[in-house]
Amino acid sequence: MATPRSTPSARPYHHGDLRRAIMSAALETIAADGPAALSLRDLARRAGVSHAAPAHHFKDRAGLLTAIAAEGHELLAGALREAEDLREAGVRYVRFAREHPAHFQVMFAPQLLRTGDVELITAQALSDAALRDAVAGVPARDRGVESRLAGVAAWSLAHGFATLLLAHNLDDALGGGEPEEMFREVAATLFRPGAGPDTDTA
Amino acid sequence: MATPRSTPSARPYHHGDLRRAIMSAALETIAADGPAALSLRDLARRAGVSHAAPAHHFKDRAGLLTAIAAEGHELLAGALREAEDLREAGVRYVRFAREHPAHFQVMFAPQLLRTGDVELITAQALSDAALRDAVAGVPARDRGVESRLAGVAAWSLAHGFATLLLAHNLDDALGGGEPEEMFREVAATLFRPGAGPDTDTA
DNA sequence: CTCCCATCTGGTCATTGACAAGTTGCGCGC
DNA sequence: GCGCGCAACTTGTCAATGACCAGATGGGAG
Repeated sequence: MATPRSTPSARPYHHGDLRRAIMSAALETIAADGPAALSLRDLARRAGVSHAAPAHHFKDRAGLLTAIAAEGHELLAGALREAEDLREAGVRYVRFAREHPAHFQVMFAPQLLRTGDVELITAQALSDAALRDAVAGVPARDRGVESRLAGVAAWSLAHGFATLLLAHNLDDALGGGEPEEMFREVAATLFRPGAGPDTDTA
Repeated sequence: MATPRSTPSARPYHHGDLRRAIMSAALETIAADGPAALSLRDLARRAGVSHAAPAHHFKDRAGLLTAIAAEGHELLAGALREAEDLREAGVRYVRFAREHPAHFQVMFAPQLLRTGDVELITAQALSDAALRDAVAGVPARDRGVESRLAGVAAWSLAHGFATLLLAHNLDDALGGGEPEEMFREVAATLFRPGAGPDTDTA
């Protein structure tokens, strides 16, 4: 923010924080129109630098998206760490998807990323661990319920809800209500003993 | 070279079923490398036609993806209709995602589609109805459980599982087992009265 | 003060999506 | 059985883009 970007004429040779500027612009575009709408040259224009400048910070398109994904995993890990129980972790998962839709989309689009990137893998390990801890926080008196299954169940539910939410597939069901509140209700119907809708198939 | 390709007889001016050929090639590419890797010109080359031929059938890139999404909704609706109960519908949802990964990805990527397209909307209505019917099939003796919530819960769980599966986020948890079987177990732990892992928060 | 090198510039090339205008030949009406 | 309309396909073109390269710039370490 220390750069005189508000005065377009007096642009110094060195941007100051181009990496952050490019990332922020990218997040805006992705949140609005998806990763496919990203143009490195457009980001450069918006940051007021030459068309090749972004490459120095991110190498290429995949590099930029990988950096975003890594940042997303760190943010998600931080959010999950603050949750007190599994249900709250789920709520925070959904909230994360709402507040950081661009990060969220990119994090789970491995086709767009450099999956071997060290920073990405490190960050993924963070959010993975946070997820695992959240599941492990549930009293392990779940006789038949393997922790592995419980983890997949909880993750699937939160991830599916968040994904459908961002794709506007829950707009009807929401009817204007707060998504997090609805997720809380949904989780309550499933994760409460003796209250799940029975499939009747024994 | 006016090679007859491998298809029967020399390649006539009229391809015969170019629309289907383009779609099939597109599905291959998307399944392998995602929608972002799609190139209309490459599809044309693979089909042995000129670079502008696809436009006549699909107008543009969004048109092709919209056609794929519509077909996907029809296929999904068909698959769900054959399910006998909600859990089986979930299994079929997951299986659909596995057998038609390209369709699945595109169906839930509204940013790539012409969301106003009539064929798409019609097909969406089909799969929506199939989903609703599957949920409605559950004995409505779910006092506290609104049908709306139960629907969102079931859809979220299946969709999240399928999405994470395709993004290779469940590879570890699966350990080589069949995804559908694991989903069946996951659903069993949640959708069986008194067996869900308790969050302990009242 | 000087020089190193991260940062940024300008240029280039192949590829792509979209559009425009022309060509081919199937099949329908007569 | 025959011409002709129209859908299917063609070639040509243009602006935009990602990636790469050599060079200019200037902040800061020594």
